[in-house]
Amino acid sequence: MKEKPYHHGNLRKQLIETGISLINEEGVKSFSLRRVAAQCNVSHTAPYSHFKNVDELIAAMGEHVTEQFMEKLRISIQGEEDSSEAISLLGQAYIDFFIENPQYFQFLFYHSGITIDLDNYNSDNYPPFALFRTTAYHMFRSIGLPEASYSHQLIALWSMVHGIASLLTNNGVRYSGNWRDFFSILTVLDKEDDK
Amino acid sequence: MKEKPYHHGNLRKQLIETGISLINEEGVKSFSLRRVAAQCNVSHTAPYSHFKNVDELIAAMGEHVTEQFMEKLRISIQGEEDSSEAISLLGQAYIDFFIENPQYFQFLFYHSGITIDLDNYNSDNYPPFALFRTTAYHMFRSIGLPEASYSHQLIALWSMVHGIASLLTNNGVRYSGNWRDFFSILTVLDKEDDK
DNA sequence: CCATCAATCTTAACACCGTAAAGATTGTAG
DNA sequence: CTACAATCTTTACGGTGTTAAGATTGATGG
Repeated sequence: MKEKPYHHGNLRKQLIETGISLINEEGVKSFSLRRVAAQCNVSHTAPYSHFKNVDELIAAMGEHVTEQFMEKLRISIQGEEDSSEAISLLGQAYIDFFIENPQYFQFLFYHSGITIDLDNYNSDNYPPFALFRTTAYHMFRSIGLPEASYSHQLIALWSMVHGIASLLTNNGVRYSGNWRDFFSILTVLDKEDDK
Repeated sequence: MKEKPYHHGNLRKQLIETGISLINEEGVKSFSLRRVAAQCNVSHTAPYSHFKNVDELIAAMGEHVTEQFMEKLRISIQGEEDSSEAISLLGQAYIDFFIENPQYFQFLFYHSGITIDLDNYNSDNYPPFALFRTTAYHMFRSIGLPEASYSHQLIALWSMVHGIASLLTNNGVRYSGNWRDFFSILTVLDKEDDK
């Protein structure tokens, strides 16, 4: 399939992928550089030709998972015209991603070193949040929300979605209902015609 | 102060306390059984007389921190008559606790093994959530909210508070405003007279 | 009062971990 | 074909959790 540039396979890519599948199957705690190397049939120091240390491998794995995350988020709102519906779909997709892969939440938000400056909304350092903001602001504009309250509404929305995902995947919270229902509890999404 | 039952001090208690302070000062990642033992001036296997393994020590530490957490939460609403004000104060205290001790969020919700069944609200297995629910339900009743929507409102509220705490302490989110402001974005807390 | 016992702590050993240094292998460029 | 650089292996070191065995000591009962 892919080119095998040197005497062994494309190790860098294989390390990232088996590292991710190891976390999926065995959990974050039982991840180790040496186990990943062993599963790739290389010596335990071979990874050091591709990554400075284990944190760099984890960072690369994090980027890979974030890309999958972004893919899911993008697809969820693809072609959706109603901007209010879009933000609900996006929130549901956000939560669903971590329900499908319970290990990812802890992995992503524990090891990634993400820093988001909420005082400076033009900094798009974390892609999922950037997409979330774009989609939310589009809706805020469409319903004529005063621009001064954009940031508050955005943070409230994202915190709730993020909090639900956190509780679901890290603290054994179980709930049989539809998470989407909760978004309507926010004033911005509490449409008049639904009342 | 406390009894010193055997040839050395009250090691069990000292292990828990120095373990917690180690996490506070050096971070969750650099915590280890051997370092805690060393800081207590005992051999690295002495803790095994008090804990079956390192996870049991961590669990004991978690319980201790949860008690501190509950203490802060209780004090925050002590003597507050206005139930709507109480839930805001409680949310603020929840967030403030993790702002004051940034390492605690990851420590508490990563290692504690908390399980909360949101389909069965009478299970008070996690004290902070039990207090949150009691306070919230008291407010819901006072404003005449239909009982059917209690659970939705509660989860929305707690998820948002928990999500803010998560973003603040694990993902380098910074915000100079007052977190309390966000609670009013929920329909239940969006009082008519403020509009 | 002292022998016994159980709780507590220490020493030694093991497997696993991340990492560094040195050398072997091999694709590629001059 | 020779030199070089990228890649991988071997070896070694200190740190980690855990177990097993033995030492120390507070408490108990004859």
